[in-house]
Amino acid sequence: MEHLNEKECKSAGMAVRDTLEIISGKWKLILLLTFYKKGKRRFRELVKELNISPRVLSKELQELEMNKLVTRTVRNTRPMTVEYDITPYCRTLGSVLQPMKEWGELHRQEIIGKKNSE
Amino acid sequence: MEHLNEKECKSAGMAVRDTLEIISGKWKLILLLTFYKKGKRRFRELVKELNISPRVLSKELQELEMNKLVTRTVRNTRPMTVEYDITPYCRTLGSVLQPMKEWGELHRQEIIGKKNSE
DNA sequence: CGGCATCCACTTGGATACTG
DNA sequence: CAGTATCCAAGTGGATGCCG
Repeated sequence: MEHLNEKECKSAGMAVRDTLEIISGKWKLILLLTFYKKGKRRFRELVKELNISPRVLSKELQELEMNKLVTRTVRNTRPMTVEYDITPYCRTLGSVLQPMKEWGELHRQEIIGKKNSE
Repeated sequence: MEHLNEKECKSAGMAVRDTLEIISGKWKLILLLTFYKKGKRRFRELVKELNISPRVLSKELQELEMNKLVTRTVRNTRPMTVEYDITPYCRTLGSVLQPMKEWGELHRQEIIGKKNSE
């Protein structure tokens, strides 16, 4: 996780990397977007909807929960059910995701659009 | 690289992930920050300063170059030398890195600072 | 149903020798 | 010196069985 071998990590680098690692990985973004668009979801629903293995889903949700981006709520139903949802705090990630979305779109133009305009 | 199995990747997700993958990995950020703070660097300098293996450095620089974030300049010196540096375009990444830095710092407070304020 | 344990495949990054 | 090829270690994600 924190394998920085130079003093690059000092001020700016560390904070940027913290943010980076929180949303990195194959499923973090997909999960947050799913909650954002469809609301609360149960464990099994996520497994089926996203076609993610339970082992991985469990780990991803735990990490998101540790970072206070999602909540885990146990329902006292006949079989047991657990609901996951994003927190209000998770919305603050918008200040990061929005610029990333915009830059990504511009970059696609920069790379693909101007491919042969040397 | 692009293993999105749901329609989550549609609009927003794709662009965000594009940006994410460009700056992900162990060395991308360190390299860009090194150029930013110390200016142009030769291949061997980077290997020694960062303690990165040549194989990995070569791959990382190629990827950054493909995304037009760094330039590669061959010098016609006695032994051969190659200089790498960031492009002006790379500076536009600031609109992404700055919010990431700020959110990362706030998040550190949110997680560590308020650890026992439930 | 939630989710952990086990086993496995693929990817990422490192060490090092070697070539132009 | 720059960069590649080879080999290898560790991490990440997937499949599946099992248990409470």
